[in-house]
Amino acid sequence: MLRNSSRGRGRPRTFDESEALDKATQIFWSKSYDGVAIDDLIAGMGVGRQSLYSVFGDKRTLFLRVLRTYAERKGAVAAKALFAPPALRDAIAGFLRHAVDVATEEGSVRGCLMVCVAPLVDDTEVRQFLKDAAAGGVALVERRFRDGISAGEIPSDFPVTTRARQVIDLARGLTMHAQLGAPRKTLLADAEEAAELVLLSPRGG
Amino acid sequence: MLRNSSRGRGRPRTFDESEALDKATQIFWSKSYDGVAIDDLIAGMGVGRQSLYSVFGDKRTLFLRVLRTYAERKGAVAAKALFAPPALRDAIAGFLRHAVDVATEEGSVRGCLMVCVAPLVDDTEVRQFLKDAAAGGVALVERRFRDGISAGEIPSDFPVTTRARQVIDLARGLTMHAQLGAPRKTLLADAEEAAELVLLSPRGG
DNA sequence: CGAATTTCTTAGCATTTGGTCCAAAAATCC
DNA sequence: GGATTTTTGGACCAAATGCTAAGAAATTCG
Repeated sequence: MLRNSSRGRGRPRTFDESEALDKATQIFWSKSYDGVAIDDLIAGMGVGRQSLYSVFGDKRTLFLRVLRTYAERKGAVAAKALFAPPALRDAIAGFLRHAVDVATEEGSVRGCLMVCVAPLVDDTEVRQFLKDAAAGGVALVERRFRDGISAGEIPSDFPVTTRARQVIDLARGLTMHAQLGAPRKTLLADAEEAAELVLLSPRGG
Repeated sequence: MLRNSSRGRGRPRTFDESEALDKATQIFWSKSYDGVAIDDLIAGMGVGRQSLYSVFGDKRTLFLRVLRTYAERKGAVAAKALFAPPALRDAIAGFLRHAVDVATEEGSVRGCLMVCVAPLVDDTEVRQFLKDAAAGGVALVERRFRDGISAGEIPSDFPVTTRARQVIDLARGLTMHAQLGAPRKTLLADAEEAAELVLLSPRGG
């Protein structure tokens, strides 16, 4: 049943689907769902109106796809930042620095799709996705903390769940500062301080 | 020069200006700037179209006024929560609980105008206002920390500025959790834990 | 080449948008 | 009562919105 493959029968497309998706991400990112008109997408993605609808569905569907792709990609990088360094402290700091990197990427708009844009989309599916994504982030950090306990880097009574949530909260805080224009240098210092904070011993005082 | 006062010459208004403003706050809060149509405001504020424009200016101007009023009011309550309790720990916890209260107010939409709505308004003036407001919040908490040092509740090398910023970040985190639907009870517990975290001694560990 | 298939391009549609205009209504001042 | 002033209510407008329809263009298959 091996058909000759890739190119089907009709007129070939003049755009790359995943490239167009990346462009769409930038557009939503910079103009925030409601602020994006279909014409903005057409102009920015290099896709004709009709093609846009037939390939990506309507605006809402496109946004969901953008969001899912974005989350998957960034999530993978975050996990890497979190689990690659052997030292727990480097891992947490790296994770937070990663948040800063995303939020201050050159050539892109400040902030983050999932923190600064998506929460405002009044849509059940989007909201649920964000909930799940946040929970996933917390779970990831939590697991890293547990590894740290196994390695003897933090005490066994370290409040892993609570602290993991706080790491996510602080990351969001960094992102929002970035959106308001805080310089990258400051943010990176803040990330370091945040890592220090969440690693303090629960008995410290 | 004492004119008879209050009521001027023409036809009396059929609405209360500050009441209408409150209504507008709720509308923007629940539908997020771009999602609000002028007709929504007319219907929700109980003000005719013409009156709306002549009294409050255009949509952007109205939003700015709503934002300023909101910030002033909530800021006053926050300051009270922060400086009324004699114990530093109660003050910080109270401040964070206040954030939860605002974000989970009964009859109102989840979240907070300044955290969940305003950041997405692509407007220089709004952005600047948010920057200033955030800086103001940090300064407030910072001052409270200093009082705590004077009172001997925390060591004199306590990193007041850093920790104050982190308090604000954590408050924002609580607000965003609230927006995503976290139950109030959970949030209040989180607030308590956040207070505990930021009060840990910098040497703890 | 001609039929079939897919994509592209242009035009168009109904609705909604933010905002203005103007005459009628309701009050005060003389 | 009549002039003045302010607010009201509704009609109105140009522009933008999300989306659909229909035919032309470009490719593969026989």
